[in-house]
Amino acid sequence: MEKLGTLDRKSVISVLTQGKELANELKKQLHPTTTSKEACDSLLENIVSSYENALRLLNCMALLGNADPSQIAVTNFLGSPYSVEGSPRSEVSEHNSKDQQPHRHVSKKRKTLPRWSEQVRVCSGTGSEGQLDDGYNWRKYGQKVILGANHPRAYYRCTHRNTQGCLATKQVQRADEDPSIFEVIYSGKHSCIQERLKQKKEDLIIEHKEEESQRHSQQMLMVSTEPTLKIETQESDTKEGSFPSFSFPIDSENVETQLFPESTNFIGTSYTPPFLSPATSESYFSLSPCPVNDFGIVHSLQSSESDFAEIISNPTPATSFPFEDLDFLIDQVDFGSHFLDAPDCS
DNA sequence: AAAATTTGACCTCA
DNA sequence: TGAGGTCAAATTTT
Repeated sequence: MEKLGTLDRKSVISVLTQGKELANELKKQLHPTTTSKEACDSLLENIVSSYENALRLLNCMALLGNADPSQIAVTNFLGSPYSVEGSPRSEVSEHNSKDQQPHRHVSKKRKTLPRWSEQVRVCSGTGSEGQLDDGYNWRKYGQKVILGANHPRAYYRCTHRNTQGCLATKQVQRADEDPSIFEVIYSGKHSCIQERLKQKKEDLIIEHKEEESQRHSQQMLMVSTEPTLKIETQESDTKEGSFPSFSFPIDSENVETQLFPESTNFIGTSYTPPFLSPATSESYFSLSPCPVNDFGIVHSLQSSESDFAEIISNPTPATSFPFEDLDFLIDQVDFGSHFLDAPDCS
C-alpha cells in the first residue's frame, strides 16, 4: 500500500499539473489573433476533467488506504462501479463455474477472469452495426440464440489467442429495447500486443508533436512582420474526426511517459493488483478507432439489470492522464467521457 | 492461401 | 433436460 500511496500522489500531481498546462494552453488560445472557439471549448473541457480526475483520485485513495483492494468496487470514469474482480456478482459466478471445465484445459486462473460490460450505441444507417470497433482485434467463434432475447448473442475472442495466448473474450448482444444499443460483455484482460493500438499511440504522439510545432510556428508568425505567410492546416480537425478521443495538452516530450507508460500498463481492462505487473504492455483504452460519433458507450454495472443508466451519447474525450499502476482504478476506461461528478469509489 | 465467419455439435451446469 | 458457452469443420472473405 505504500507503493500505491506514492503512485497515487504522483498521479494526482500529474493530473493537476496537466490541468495547469491546459490552463496555460487556454491562455495562449485566448490570444485575440489565435482564438478558436473549438479549441477553447476543448481545452476548457480538458481542464475541468483534469481537476475532476484529481478529485476522484484523491477520493479513491482515501478508500483504498484503509480497505482491502480486492473488496472495493471501483468506479470507472464513466461513473460505473464494478468490482475490482470485474465480477458483478451472480452472473459472473455462474460464468466462472461453467468455466471450470477440466477437459478444456482451463486453468484455475481463468476462474477469476474479470468481467465487465459496456453498452455501445450505434447510429443506425452508418453501416457500423456489428463492427463495434473497440480498438482490439476479435475473432468471432460462436453465436447463440438466447432465450427470451430478440437478438442472438455473438461470442468473440481475441485474435491473438493462439499466437499470444491472449484470453480476452467478449460477448455482443443487441439490446431488445433499443436495437441501436449493443451490450458488450468483456471477459479477461488482453495480454496481447495489438498493433493497431500501438500504431495509434505512435500516431497520436506524432500528431501531438506536429501540433506543437505548428503552434510554435504560428506563434512565431504572429510576431513576424509578414502576416501573409500564414500557414494553414486542417490537420487537427481532420485527425480529430478520425480519432477524437484524445487530446494532448501536455508537454509532448512527456506524452509517452505520462500517457502511455508502456511498462506499467496503467490502463487495464480489469483490475490488476497494483503490485503485480501484468503481462501486457499495452495501454488499455477503449480507443474507438472507428468514427467516434458513430456510437456512444455506456459502462454499466453488469450485475444489476437496472443499472444501465448512463448513456454517453458521444464519448468525446476529456483528458487522459497517467495512472501508472492504478489500472484498477480505470478499469476499461474510455477516456473520451467526462467524469461524472461525485467521486464514488464504493 | 490465409484469415475470418458461420453454424451445428458438443459440453457443462443448474 | 435445456440454456448458454465453446469447438471445429465448412464456408466465405480478404
